[in-house]
Amino acid sequence: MISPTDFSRRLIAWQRQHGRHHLPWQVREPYRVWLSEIMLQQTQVATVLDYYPRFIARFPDVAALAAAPQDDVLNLWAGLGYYSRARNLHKAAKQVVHDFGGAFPPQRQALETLCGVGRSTAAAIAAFAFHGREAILDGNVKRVLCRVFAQDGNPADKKFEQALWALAESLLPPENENMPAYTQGLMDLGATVCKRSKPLCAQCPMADGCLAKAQNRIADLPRKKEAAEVKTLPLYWLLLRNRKGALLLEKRPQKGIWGGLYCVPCFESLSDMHRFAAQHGIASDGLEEAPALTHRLTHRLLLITPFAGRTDRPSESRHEGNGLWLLESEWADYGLPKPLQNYLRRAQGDLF
DNA sequence: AATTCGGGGAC
DNA sequence: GTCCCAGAATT
Repeated sequence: MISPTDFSRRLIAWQRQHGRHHLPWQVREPYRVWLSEIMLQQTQVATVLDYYPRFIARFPDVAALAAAPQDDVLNLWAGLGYYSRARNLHKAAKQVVHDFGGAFPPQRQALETLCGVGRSTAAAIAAFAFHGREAILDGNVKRVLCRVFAQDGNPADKKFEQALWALAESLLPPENENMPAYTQGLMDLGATVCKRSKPLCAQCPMADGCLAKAQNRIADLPRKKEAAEVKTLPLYWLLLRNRKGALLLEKRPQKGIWGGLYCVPCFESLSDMHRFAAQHGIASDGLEEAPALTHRLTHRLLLITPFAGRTDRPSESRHEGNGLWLLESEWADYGLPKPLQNYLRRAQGDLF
């Protein structure tokens, strides 16, 4: 059994020798730490590496982000998923400017008042940017703790979650200055050694005291979550072109799938779509059905049937109610859902 | 306690 | 195909 002191000492030494040291967000600046932590929620490092530099280039500091239109923020987030993160990020930037005078607070509790910042994210910011003695508990950490200390519980159980938090707290190193290396070490160990499948126990600094390894339960811990039921959701996309060749897009409601992004008019029933088309002077026989596509989310299987049509009505303005007529050259300026990006790219012209 | 949020990496 | 990823907010 590894003692708390032993655990933190081994982890810090291992991180300095074998951990990751060149990720672009490994800096002291709270803004960059915060941005990376939000982007990395439920998202792997390899994916974030594509988005983080563009975001920093466009919004170099929290004031620039707070002053930007939401559409610009969502445009840079498009494709990364979980768009409430981007909407909350924008809100939180305004909170930092207006509630904290433009500077991130160092206390975990104060950080947790920011939209989209929960306990673990707040702790990570406090540890990396301010050397605060706060414990994180993300997917990597849970896996490491469940194995090293043979924690066997239902991941959906509140009490078990609480026990893991208490364990994480008990393992913190005594010195504030070691908090970045310790916190990074937990993440690095989980991501590169104590992996979900085929962990590299031979390279693990905890191997000789790992209870799961001693009990031959590495493959069984942590316990798996029950897979959520995936419901199929039929959707109908209306790809409407005007005489100038512009495509009609709508900003989606803030709540729900792809909230705040721009999408072609999207309906859950065919009759709703035909009613909408009729308002644009298009009869049912004026629409051409395209082959359906599927798009899988964690808890939904979207079954999307696109319909294409043209309107001859003169649109005096680019704006039309909730809609926006955009030429192909302008699409890149708006955040579109990934499946729509893919569809428009593949369709290239032969659709119309 | 259960559900709602995306998209992709690794296998 | 499966499982899960530097989770948080809502119901």
